[in-house]
Amino acid sequence: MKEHNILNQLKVVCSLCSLRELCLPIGFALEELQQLDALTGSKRLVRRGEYLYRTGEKFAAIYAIRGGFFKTSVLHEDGREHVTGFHMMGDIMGLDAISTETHACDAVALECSEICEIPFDRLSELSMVMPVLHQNLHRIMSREIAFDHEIMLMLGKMRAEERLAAFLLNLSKRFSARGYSAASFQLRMTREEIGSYLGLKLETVSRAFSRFQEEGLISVQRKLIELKDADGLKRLLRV
Amino acid sequence: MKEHNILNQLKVVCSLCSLRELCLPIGFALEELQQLDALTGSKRLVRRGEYLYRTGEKFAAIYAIRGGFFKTSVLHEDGREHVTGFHMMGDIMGLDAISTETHACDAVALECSEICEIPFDRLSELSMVMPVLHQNLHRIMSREIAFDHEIMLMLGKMRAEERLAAFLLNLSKRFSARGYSAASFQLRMTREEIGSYLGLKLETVSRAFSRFQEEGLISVQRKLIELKDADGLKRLLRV
DNA sequence: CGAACCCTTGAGTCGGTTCAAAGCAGGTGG
DNA sequence: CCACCTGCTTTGAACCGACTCAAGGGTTCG
Repeated sequence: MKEHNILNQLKVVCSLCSLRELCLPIGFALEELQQLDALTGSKRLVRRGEYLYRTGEKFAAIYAIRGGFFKTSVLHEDGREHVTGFHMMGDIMGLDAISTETHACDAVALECSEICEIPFDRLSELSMVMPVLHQNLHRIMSREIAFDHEIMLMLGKMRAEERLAAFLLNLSKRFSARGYSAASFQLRMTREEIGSYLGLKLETVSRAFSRFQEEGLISVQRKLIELKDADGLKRLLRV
Repeated sequence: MKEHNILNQLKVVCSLCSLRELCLPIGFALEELQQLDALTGSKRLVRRGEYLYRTGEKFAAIYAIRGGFFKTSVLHEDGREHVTGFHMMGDIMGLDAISTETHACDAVALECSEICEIPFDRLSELSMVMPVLHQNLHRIMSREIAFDHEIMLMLGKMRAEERLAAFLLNLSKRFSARGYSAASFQLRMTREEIGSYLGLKLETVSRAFSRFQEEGLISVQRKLIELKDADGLKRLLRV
């Protein structure tokens, strides 16, 4: 009963959201999930350009993205900004703040987005009595660590075109996992933000896109990307 | 009673080990900790060059370093290796494997080391009944995520000498936090491994060391490093 | 329609890599 | 104990990929 109360307070359920792995008690049927979907809860709208949280703010909740698109970035003391990630529907943000209880990066919406705010103390509390939730929380944090290590490999070892190929393939995979087209999607971020994420300058990103297009690997029209030859892109990674 | 049993099975306690934050139940006195220290437990010796775990192996435990030095690295399909981290006394390794239950990187001892193997299912079990442990586990994973983001900034935005300065300062801080000299320490890794970690070639690392020495910032004698002017190094980071 | 912003493309520059050679410490075996 | 080998490091010179600087074009929005 207590569990159920907390669940109601959280009001975060979504059949296409990584939270279904976070909150889902064993045996919860898909139909029940979808009914819960209908409930509006502690959701929040974040408009394009608005901050979800900023570096230095007190950490109180983690955030699940119901829809939309975010970037997270860290600001160096000298003013340099580095984009640490792009986050879409179903992703969880704010996990890096647990340790210090202070947000260590900025999170900005790149398009009008809807997020679920999940008070961390309540989540913690709930996870103490719900082993599956407990496990999944670990799993999600662990996944982020492993993913970051891949990015480190990319930043440390790959050349510009490889990075961009890896970036496009990753986006494609994530869109596809969410039921969207793997072959055609809209970039939500600017060339500069892509560059910042990949450790490149915006001109280099632009040139690489053009090159890929010349080679028939993709087609680019401003923010619209079509992967014409995903295998060709993958081949770039095995230099 | 049950808690105590599990604690005994874990047999990982060490007054100078991040595990003291992991396992420590509230109210455990330092003396009790130190008594537990004396117990030999599921510890393991890993000799220089030996693997603690390898990519692809089944994940069963996380590892706390009692003493010694490790590197973790990921292997790209084309054979390129990237060092994702250096780990010393008190650090926890293997957290990135929780999500897939398969190790996602190699862990190699760079010197003869002693580690505590902590069966993850038992740890999980224990953390369900010990809120502090639960919290600390989250904290440690979160810290790793936040730290990885800093490295991403380094790899993505900094120039060679900045990276090396940041690297040395980080090592210094960590040694100092463990009671060793902040100003003078022995590198356990080769120039090539440093380079791999920082996204540089070994020659570049070597040249940067020489340059720092010329400028009176450090003194280098093969693997022995002395920080002569830590503030000077820090100044390099605020380009 | 103009302003602001983003993207593309070119030319020149530079930091870091590559290739090559030589020095140095530690370990091994004769 | 010395000679030799091996692995690590240093240093130099040439090269190249990505950056910088600069100009021009496209799109969106007030």
